Amino acid sequence: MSDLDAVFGALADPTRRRIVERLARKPLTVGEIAAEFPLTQPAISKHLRVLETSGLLERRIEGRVHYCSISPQTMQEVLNWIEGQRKYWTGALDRLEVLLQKNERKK
Amino acid sequence: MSDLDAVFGALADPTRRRIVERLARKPLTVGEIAAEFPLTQPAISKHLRVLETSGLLERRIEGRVHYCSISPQTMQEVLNWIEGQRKYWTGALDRLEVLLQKNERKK
DNA sequence: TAGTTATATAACCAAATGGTTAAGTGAGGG
DNA sequence: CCCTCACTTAACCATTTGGTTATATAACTA
Repeated sequence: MSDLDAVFGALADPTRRRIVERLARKPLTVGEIAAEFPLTQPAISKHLRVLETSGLLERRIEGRVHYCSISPQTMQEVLNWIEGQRKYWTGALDRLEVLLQKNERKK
Repeated sequence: MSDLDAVFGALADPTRRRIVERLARKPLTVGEIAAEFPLTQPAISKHLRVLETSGLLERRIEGRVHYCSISPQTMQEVLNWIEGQRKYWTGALDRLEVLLQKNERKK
């Protein structure tokens, strides 16, 4: 289980989210990714490393080419965190509803 | 619709995520939040402002007390983004499966 | 009115971030 | 054996970030 700090930190940058969006569609090489952004290739390499250490990106090296793809499991962890929070706040809303109904009955 | 840059940026900080976790359970005043962290009150105020401008936090001011709560809609936008990506990558997985089945038949 | 309470704002600082250019590494191809 | 190609690493820089202390503001309270 990777830690959410790194995952949310990785997703905080718009360039990295756009990389994730592209990789979700299909795996790409480092060069292909770099070609799609108005940044230098080392800048892209840095972003990829951030995504990789967060667990969001997986890399398969074949000769001198690096194939990158997203990790569905890690994306799922982000979903899980939010869903976890939702359980609490919908619980709170439900309790509020019950409270309102009680007041209704009192009238 | 708030922009995801600010939302993901807000969630990138562990302190702010812990604030969100508490607010998901129930609304709290600024002072109550500050009391739960080993940070000074101005530091908390800064975090709250970041959460607020991202749209994740809503504030209702009553006299000198500020009541804070999370915005379910904004949380939902984060979910939507990830679900949107998932549609693509599961599509890719499906296409991969089809491809593998084709190869299977060829044998 | 004077004092306290809840919170925000200002000014400042160290560390992290996101970018650059230049140089390094190592796999393929003539 | 070179040269190129795909990519990383290093060194550097400006800006942003997350914290601090000190001060301000505005609402209650005695």
